Amino acid sequence: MTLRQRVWQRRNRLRNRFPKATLADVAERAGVSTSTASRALNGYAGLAPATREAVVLAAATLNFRPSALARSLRTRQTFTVGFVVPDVSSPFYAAALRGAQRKLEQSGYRVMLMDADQDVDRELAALQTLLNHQVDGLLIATAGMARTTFEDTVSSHETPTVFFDGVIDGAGQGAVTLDNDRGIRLLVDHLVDHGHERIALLAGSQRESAGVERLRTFREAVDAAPRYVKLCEWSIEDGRRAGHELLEDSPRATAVIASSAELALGFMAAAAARGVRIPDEFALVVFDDPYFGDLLEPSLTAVGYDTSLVGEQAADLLVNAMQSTVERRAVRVPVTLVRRRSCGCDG
Amino acid sequence: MTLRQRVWQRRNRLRNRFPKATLADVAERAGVSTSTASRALNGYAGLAPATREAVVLAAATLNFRPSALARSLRTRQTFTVGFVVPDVSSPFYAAALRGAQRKLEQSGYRVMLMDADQDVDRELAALQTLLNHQVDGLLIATAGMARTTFEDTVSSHETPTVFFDGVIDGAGQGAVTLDNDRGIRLLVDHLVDHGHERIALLAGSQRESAGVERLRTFREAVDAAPRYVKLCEWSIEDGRRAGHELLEDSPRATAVIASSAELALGFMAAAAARGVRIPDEFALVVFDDPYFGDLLEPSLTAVGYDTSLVGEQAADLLVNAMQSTVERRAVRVPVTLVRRRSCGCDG
DNA sequence: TTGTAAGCGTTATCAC
DNA sequence: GTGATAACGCTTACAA
Repeated sequence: MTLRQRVWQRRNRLRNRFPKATLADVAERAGVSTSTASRALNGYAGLAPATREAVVLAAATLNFRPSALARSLRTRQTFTVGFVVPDVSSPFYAAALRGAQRKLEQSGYRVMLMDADQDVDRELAALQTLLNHQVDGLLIATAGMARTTFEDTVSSHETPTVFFDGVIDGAGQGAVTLDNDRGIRLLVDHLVDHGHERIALLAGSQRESAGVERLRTFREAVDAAPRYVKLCEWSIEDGRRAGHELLEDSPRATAVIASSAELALGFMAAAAARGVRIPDEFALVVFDDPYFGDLLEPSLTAVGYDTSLVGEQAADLLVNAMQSTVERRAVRVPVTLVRRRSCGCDG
Repeated sequence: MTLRQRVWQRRNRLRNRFPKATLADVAERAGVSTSTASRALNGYAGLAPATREAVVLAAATLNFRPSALARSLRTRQTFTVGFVVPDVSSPFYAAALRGAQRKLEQSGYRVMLMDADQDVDRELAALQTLLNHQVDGLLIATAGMARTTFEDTVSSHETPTVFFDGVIDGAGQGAVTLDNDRGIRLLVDHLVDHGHERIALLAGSQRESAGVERLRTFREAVDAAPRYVKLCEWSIEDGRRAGHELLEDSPRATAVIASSAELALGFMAAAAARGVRIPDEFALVVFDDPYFGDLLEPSLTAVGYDTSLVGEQAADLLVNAMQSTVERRAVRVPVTLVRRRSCGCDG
């Protein structure tokens, strides 16, 4: 006997023991038709008050729970939104998820979560699954999907989509990103104010739009030697490796901008291993202010922002897009500089 | 015109422009009945190879995507699991979610996520929603739901449920928790080895089983003055507040166990504000080893564990419970002591 | 090996 | 105001 059959049998056994009330049961008990029962429960206007009460009462006594499945099949609306990220366990995406979930819940939507594990193929598979589930909308932080891939998969379904953090230029009904340009400029300017001339960058993944934008702005703002720009992914380990390279260099840079908190942590580990003191011998600033940023030694000078706001804004755009046809909109979440000690400030 | 009607109209417009292939379309194109088409696509055995090929081909050319909704309605299986936590953005739950998601995906299940925001009422609402969606199973970390509440809501549905971290004694088909008892004993013993006699505890929420267990074991292992035991929630702010109280006390304790990383961070902030040096003037150890634990000043002596393992194990138990009737099982995830400097070790 | 037909639990349409 | 009835898109007895 196959798994499916086993499960099926089990369901039926349970069903017999705990019969679940259906709309028909409610209608029967209230002495009306299922259509009337449906209308009563959905707050339809033109209905005799007495009828409505009878139905509501029947529903309550039978502990009636409408089947979201059946309703969705009929109405073509699932009130479910697909959420796709490269890694839910990363603080950034976790916070964005939280923000989005809260907003969506307020508008009556549920979240179906897919973790793509930094893999574009799995991202694609995730989208397929979500579309098969007829989600009403999509919230995506892509790890680098090609525009054509996205359009072939999703656009033909015309499922409203909003990107955040990892975006595809011009795709979808909206995009929410951090103000990467301003953030990098704040950091560069601050280091320059401290008198630094040889500034390096731990750039972060160049397959993600956030990494690309930060690098681009850095190049615009700083005339750095190519070897001061370290292309890498986002992990602590990447930061450590790049940090060692940077610290071995000669003439070496005097300051570095880390494109993420993890990269900064890795850099700090490398510096500690080599006995290089921060900020005395080497200054460090970060794009991203982790919540323990002022408890590190030294405390981190960083560009901070409201992470859950990213999710909230994305959710807002999506809700609009799902409820009516709207113009594509791009939103930037503001960032601010938080001065602490790793840059050389007194703290 | 109501929102629902607007959405409905929009759907219909889209539907006309981008007709989606249904099983009937596939069947027609392949020149067979829908039943045969269904069987072909589901890998049913007794079928002429030629027929199968024709159907598969038709499905491919029409870019057929089966409707998960319709299938679920018919089979009473959604292959969806509900995941309920007090706060997804917390590193612990985010990691657990990641682990669970990965395992569930391997078994073909999707995750529907609900964040209860530390609120038992919202937890309950979340469960209702998930049950309305006919989820096949439930993974819950409760912030303190009463057993009767849970049973009234879920048990009658007989939806397999596995608890993790925040559990309800004896409820559900399984429970996965950290080895809180062993963790606290490791920390206590280590402090005692350092010669401490007045040991305090930042206990964590007593509405969650993790907090309760840690406090209970602490009481068994340490004969502490009542004022050395600080009942609080889990936030950094709680840790700071309790930290100040502890440091004002006289005679004051010489060491403290923080029940979570956040509480430890709060304590460190309080100590820093008062100029109390750790570990020289006051030792600190933590239940929970944050990933930046060795980059703090001082680095944290902590009880560590594999967080995503919690989610994975819970998912494993749940998958078993969904596929056959099984005994209730309780699993403990092992913990280990990580010696660093906040306790007074040399590091 | 394949087709017919019933039905999963709702809601939209069209009568009355 | 309310009720019949036909979908929504699929799976599965049962029949052929």
